[in-house]
Amino acid sequence: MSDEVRDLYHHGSFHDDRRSIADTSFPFFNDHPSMNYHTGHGVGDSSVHNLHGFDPAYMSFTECLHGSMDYSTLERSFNLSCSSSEVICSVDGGGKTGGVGESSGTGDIPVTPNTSISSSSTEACAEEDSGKSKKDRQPKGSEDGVESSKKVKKPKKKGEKREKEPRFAFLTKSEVDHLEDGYRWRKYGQKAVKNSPYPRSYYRCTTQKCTVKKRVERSFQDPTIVITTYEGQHNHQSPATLRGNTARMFTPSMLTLPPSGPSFPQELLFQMPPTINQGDTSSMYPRNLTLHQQLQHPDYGLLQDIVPSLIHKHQP
DNA sequence: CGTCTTTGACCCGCGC
DNA sequence: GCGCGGGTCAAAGACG
Repeated sequence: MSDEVRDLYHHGSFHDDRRSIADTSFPFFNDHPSMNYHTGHGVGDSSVHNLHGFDPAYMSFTECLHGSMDYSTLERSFNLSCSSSEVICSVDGGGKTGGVGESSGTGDIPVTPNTSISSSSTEACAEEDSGKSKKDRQPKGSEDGVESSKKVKKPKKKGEKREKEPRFAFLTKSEVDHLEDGYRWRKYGQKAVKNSPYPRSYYRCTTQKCTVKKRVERSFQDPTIVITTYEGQHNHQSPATLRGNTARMFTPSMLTLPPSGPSFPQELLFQMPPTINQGDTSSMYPRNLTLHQQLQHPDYGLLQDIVPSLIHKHQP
């Protein structure tokens, strides 16, 4: 995917509207080509049709991350009705690890004010073992007494592809890279991102047995934009929630209300999957269209199915 | 002393 | 097969 991503980077259709972003929007987007959207809702389900329908009382963002909630619930919570099972976007480029918001998310998409969209990423069976495939790697080759040449070597089963966690990503406008979301994270790596001066940081939930990870990187086109990609689902309560500290956490209410506190002063931005119609990025995002308008474009039909209602601007 | 970050090395998948 | 890029590991250091 890197090439397309790179191209998209360079096309930079992202920058036009982004400047004027002032409204909160919610930018989940899909990450996996293989995912289906079957929410059980009819496409025309209009019981809730804007972000207000995303009732924080029922689900918080952190709950989205929480294991108690699956991604279909997330979809519902965001009113993602979609009858399509087609691939609507593939940021992941298929197999190559990496993916999501990362580079692809960086700046190739026009972010328009007053728009929001979300898309969860679900991959069947991604649950349990994910994140472990690499962990299978036997550390230190201590078992057989053979000193592994250097560091860790792992007898990974051949042919077994790495299972991917469901992922979703979002963009935030923030000075700080690591946004407080109520969970505790441990940084376990940092890598330079190709075509970007900003490194990507890798975090893992510090809770035992919780395999949720997240990647954080900055858009190289707009350093004020932070791309956060979550992978996996928390199987525990948010520490902040337990502390009764949700008020300052990243909750969906923040998606509809202006940022109110210093702990989360960001403006959420929107990111659309760049792989739609990837052959022609110049026509992909007409400059003068709002996202909503773009979604009316035939090319965005599927996406529209997924996020029919999140496009509405919140009216305070 | 426990926790977290930094950082270089390694592994893996993919494209050529 | 090789090289590249992404993702992860784990030792060492920093910090409270």
